[in-house]
Amino acid sequence: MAKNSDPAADGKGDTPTPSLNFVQEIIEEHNRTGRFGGRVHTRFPPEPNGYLHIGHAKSICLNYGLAQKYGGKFNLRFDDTNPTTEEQEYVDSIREDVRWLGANWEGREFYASDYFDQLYEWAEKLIREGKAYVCDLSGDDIAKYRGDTRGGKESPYRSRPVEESLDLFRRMKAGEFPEGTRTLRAKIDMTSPNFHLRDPIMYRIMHAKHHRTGDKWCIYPMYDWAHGESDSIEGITHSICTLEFEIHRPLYEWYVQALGIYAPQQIEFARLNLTYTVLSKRRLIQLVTEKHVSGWDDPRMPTLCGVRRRGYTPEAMRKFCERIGVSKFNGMIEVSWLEDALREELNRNAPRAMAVLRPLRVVIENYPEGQTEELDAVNNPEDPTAGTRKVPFSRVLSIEEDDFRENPPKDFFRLAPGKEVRFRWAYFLKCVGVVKDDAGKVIELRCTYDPATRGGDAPDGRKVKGTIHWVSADHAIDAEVRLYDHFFLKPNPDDVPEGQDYRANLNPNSLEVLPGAKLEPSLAAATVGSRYQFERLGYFCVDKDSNPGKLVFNRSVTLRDTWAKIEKKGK
RNA sequence: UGGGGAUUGGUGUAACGGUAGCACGACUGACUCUGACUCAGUUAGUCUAGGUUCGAAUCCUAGAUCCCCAACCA
Repeated sequence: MAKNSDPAADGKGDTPTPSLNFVQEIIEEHNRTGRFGGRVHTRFPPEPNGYLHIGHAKSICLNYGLAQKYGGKFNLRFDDTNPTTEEQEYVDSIREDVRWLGANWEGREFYASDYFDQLYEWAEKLIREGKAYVCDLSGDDIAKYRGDTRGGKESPYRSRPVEESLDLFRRMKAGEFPEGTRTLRAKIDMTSPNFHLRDPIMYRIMHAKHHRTGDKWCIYPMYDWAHGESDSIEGITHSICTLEFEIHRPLYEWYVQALGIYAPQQIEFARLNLTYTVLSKRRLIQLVTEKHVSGWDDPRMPTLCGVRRRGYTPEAMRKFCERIGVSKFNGMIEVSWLEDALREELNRNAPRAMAVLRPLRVVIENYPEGQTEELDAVNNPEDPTAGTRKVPFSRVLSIEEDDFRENPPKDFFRLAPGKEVRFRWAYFLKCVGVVKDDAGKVIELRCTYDPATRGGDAPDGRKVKGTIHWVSADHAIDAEVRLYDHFFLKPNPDDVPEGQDYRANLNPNSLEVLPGAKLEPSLAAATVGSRYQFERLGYFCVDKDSNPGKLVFNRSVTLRDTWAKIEKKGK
């Protein structure tokens, strides 16, 4: 019956069974053999010491998606075993980001620190059984004894009597010793080729206040000692993590076996790498502290709060994560995949509007002075239910500087002296003259309009090649528009000359602020976070820096621009 | 150097000894009141060398390349 739990395969139709990724295959194998009694229970286990980024989104979507697909559960667990780096601020932001992405942990929000008491008991048990011991070696000496590829050397404290270790461990807990003076170590194998098995440290002394347990503890478990047991305690079936933890797996398995507790299955997948992007916590923190960005939520940051501010939707993020798939191959995904996912969604859902980023004045010589008319514009051609709106038209308009060329290149469909184009939803206009300033720069276009083309169609059936957007100068509202480009100059930010680092590849033009943009008046009602397609330009969203008097828009992503491509090729 | 992983078009991902497929991109064209969207078509791949087999991306042997580990971080 549960032969194939994929809904698409349930029907009798000839829809081919979509292929499974390697994690799903493992899960279905477990379901066949009954290893977990058909249960699927995943979790997302962040450390609250930084903001979540797109790489985490991949993990969240994977874990939550698996739980959903197989009718299982999904936990949120904070791995808060290091009080010196972790803060409540991060817990809050992580919670918000996971929720935003749409992953629902249904109240199963846990903390490794919830298990500190249990972990402590288990540690004593291992000491009593001769499987752990208190070690007085200094950090340097521990490293020295751990040895090199040929093997390590046993600590002189390894054979200390169980009672002595137990006593010392209790006194460590009681706070009798200064930081760094002693550790609790698992007694495994100092000759193992896997360094993680050479008597790994389980507890270290840290006289630090923990964001949740306060001053209760002055010994804290190492991640390796806490992680597997936390999964075990929560009954996690599939403990999914990134590749670098693969070599830790034997250690988790050793702990779980030594303790005789329930064993989850760890599965490792390749973390996300994106072109033109850095995705390591260390670097993200550096970008913030060195002020290369305005903060964690700078729209150029790959943090979830950053892309959210940029205008990304949870749906687009999920679509992206689904599309990139999951495997053990450590590749690099093109950022354009992310942008495509956003375009795809916003094309369907974002209302259209007209906005002029770099205005050029247009005067219609044969249009009556002082006259205004309201023209109908379609809100979203992809969504008939979105309706229409009115846009004011008058004698003086603004168009995009880029939509006029005094000496147009071949195949330029837009305005040029003597050429006629359609002003979207309005009239056909012909350019009959240009006005220049002293420097010879075109500052105004003189045009005529054809009253018979009202609405944008010519009764005589004549065609125009180009349609351009515009706003009425007197009716337009002011806005600041922020354009973003790749944050780094090279697909791989690490591609730098000897002696430099990824910062050398920071794109100095990744942010361009246009203070004098003009918007159609309907946009005056736009609220922070709302998204629009500015026709022919891209998708934009209202930034939180907006004031009632002045809107600020972020460009989330451009539209595909075939003309830009043609022009670039011509050069 | 010791150990753990990985390698299929430009990118990502299938094919589980039997026709190398799909998606995105790129390129052509059609359509178009957004040079958008949509649609049609084209393009291009099994890391290398041997072997097993009627048949190999898949199995075997050898090699190459890339990533990761050797914190009292996670």
